[in-house]
Amino acid sequence: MQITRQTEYAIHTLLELSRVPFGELLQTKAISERQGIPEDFLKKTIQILARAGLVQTQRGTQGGVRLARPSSQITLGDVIAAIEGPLAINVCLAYGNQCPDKGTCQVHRILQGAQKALVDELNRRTFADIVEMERSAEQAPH
Amino acid sequence: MQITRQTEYAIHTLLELSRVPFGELLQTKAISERQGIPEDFLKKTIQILARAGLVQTQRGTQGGVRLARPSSQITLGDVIAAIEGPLAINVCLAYGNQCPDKGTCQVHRILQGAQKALVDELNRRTFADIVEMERSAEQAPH
DNA sequence: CAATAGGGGACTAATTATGTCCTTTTTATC
DNA sequence: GATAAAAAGGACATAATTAGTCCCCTATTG
Repeated sequence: MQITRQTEYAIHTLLELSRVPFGELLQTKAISERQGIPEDFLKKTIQILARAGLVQTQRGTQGGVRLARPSSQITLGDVIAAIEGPLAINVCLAYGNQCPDKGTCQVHRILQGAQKALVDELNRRTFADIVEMERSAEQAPH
Repeated sequence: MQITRQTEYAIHTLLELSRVPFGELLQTKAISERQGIPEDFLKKTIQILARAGLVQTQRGTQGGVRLARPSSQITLGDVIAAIEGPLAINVCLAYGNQCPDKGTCQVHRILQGAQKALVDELNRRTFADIVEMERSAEQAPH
């Protein structure tokens, strides 16, 4: 697993969508301008998010993108998994992989444990939490 | 951070070295044959491990590679860091990176927490532990 | 000094990541 | 219905990274 730039774009997009009232549409172009993301590239990224069921898109005039479910039900782990596929910190842990000594390989077990620790952390907080944390941080004295 | 094939090679190499008595030399060629690793590529990998201070090499006839310190003082995290540089699951957490809103970015904080969970797990067990676990697993009834 | 084993530079190939361009489809509105 | 807006999506292009290969150099031992 690695968090690529595309994943970062996706996270920023989800954050933008989480900041507006649930159900409200934002346009790809607006997001790309605000976040400094190449528009065409962002479009593809959003398509992936849509296929993964994280956002819904609407074509045509006044169209745009919105969250498919409340931000309180979307985590960083969801977004990363959507863009990069099931989390796997190395080949040996990738979904479907049949490592010959999978059963006995102790390295495999440790990597699996480490991966689980990572994924658990990534799934602990939702985007609603993040937006809430941002608000508290803003209001707090410097 | 991602665990590349080269890192896997490095882990297997450290494992081989951990299985022989401390101080004993193994030859790159022998390791490459046993593990099915291209020899020239393994040579480079071992050079990196040597520069990182994890192994010591000796040139010339009867030369080879050995651990620079006991396997009880080397962890998976050490090897991964040696090959891939300081662990950073994304650009924003990379060493030296100056993300503009590093201080306030909540995503940054969550990723940092997740990364710490991962690194902690990777550093929890040493290669001596792994070899020990392998031995118990072998002896255990099937 | 000959054979052995690691050191290391240069290069190639394959894969992945990041973008760009252009055309099509859907939809609201005039 | 025509028009314009906005997402869908295919085809490319470019760059970076990863993996691997080749060839010669240097150190060590006997």
